[in-house]
Amino acid sequence: MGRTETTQPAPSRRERMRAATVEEIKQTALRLIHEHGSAGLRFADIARTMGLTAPALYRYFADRDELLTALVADSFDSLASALAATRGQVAADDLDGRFLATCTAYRDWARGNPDRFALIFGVPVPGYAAPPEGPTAVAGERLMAHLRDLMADSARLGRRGNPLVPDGDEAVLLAWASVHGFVWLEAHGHLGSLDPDARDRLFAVQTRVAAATAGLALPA
Amino acid sequence: MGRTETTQPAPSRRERMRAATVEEIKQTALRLIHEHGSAGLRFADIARTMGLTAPALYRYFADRDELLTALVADSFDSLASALAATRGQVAADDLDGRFLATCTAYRDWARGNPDRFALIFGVPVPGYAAPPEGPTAVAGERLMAHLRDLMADSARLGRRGNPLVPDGDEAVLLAWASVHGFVWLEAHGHLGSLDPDARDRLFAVQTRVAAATAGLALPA
DNA sequence: TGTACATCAGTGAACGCGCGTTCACTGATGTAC
DNA sequence: TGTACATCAGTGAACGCGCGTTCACTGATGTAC
Repeated sequence: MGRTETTQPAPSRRERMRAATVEEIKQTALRLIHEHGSAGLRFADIARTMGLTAPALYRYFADRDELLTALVADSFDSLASALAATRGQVAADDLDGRFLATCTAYRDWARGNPDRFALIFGVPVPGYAAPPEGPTAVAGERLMAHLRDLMADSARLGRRGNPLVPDGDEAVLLAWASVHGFVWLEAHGHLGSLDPDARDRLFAVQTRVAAATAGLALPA
Repeated sequence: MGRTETTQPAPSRRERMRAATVEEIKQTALRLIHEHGSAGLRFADIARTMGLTAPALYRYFADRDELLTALVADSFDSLASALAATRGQVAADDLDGRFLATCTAYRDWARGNPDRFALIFGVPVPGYAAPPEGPTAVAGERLMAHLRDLMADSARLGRRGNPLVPDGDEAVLLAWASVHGFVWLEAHGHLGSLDPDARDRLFAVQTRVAAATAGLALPA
């Protein structure tokens, strides 16, 4: 087995071209969402931007909803991957360090992908209902699983919990809400009055307090 | 001075009718925003819902942007009023109590007005730039002033600050971000897995921790 | 109190525009033999 | 290696539709004398 010999055969040239076009459509859609908002996403705009005619897109996505579903699912995956990538960077038993690394990855991803961040956590695009058991739900579950893992590790290592919150899952939820609140406000310009240094410093404080909320450490 | 004898004379019947229509337009717009999102707000929809023809609306708002600006400014005012209303309900020197009351009012307002909440703190509607020194900016400043007041009172009463955050304004910002994060996630259905009782309990914990972040108290 | 005039809310017809979507088609790429 | 056929990406014309916006107008309400 010199090459990767999985069940499906190697993708043909046509399949690769098609995948590349799908990717370009998604990227273009994200750019247009950045400019006009997710509710203002138009098939005709995407085609025009790509130098195609509008009917060509129907070969790739049945309609706008199918494209949006793919974008949301991708965003979940991307965020989950960014968080997972921090796993190996800190010693497994350094829970505080892993929590901090996760929070930082969360923040960095949100700042680097504000539109996808909004796609995940913003107001749902009206008129678009995510399929209940579709890729979006599955990808969302993956993200939550990462956070749960962190708490499971915490319990396994015999760390104390937050006495105010008997349930570990709930404690990490609060910590997540704190960090998320900061990150959301920052990513969408609501902390504009602070200079970057101050934001970094405050984010560090916020994560330390959040860790304390989850029972990982006590504030200094 | 038996009646309110201000500079402007009592509003005429016509002026009152006009004000009522303006109000109905705003309410209708909010309902439609709830259904179709802020980016999907259409003048024609509003008119149709109100039983008017579209051109009639041009007597009240020059265009969609002017209406949106009014809605955002109103939302800021409404939230600021809801917070201000808590001022008299708790003893002035009970800072912890006032902070808690403020947080609760914040949460209640957001749950009661999720669309206006999104209008204020969500992703800005693209293609719509708020006038830099317009009513929106002024109303936003009013909200921030309320939070600053709370901190100023804290300093005046000689309460200790959070040693990790030398600046009181910044400390209250972190507390706000924590509470805001929770409230946002809850208002937009991202805490759907929790039953109402659990959400209430967790919100109480979140506010206590947030108060501690601002240096108002230490977590138990 | 009545009359003549001014103001203003709202109508309905009309316009140009861009959207989503369908359809029959062309031409290039891949496959079977 | 060549040929005949199948697959598929993309085109361009066409359609119906609803939008924003303008315009001249009607009729009701308010004001001056």
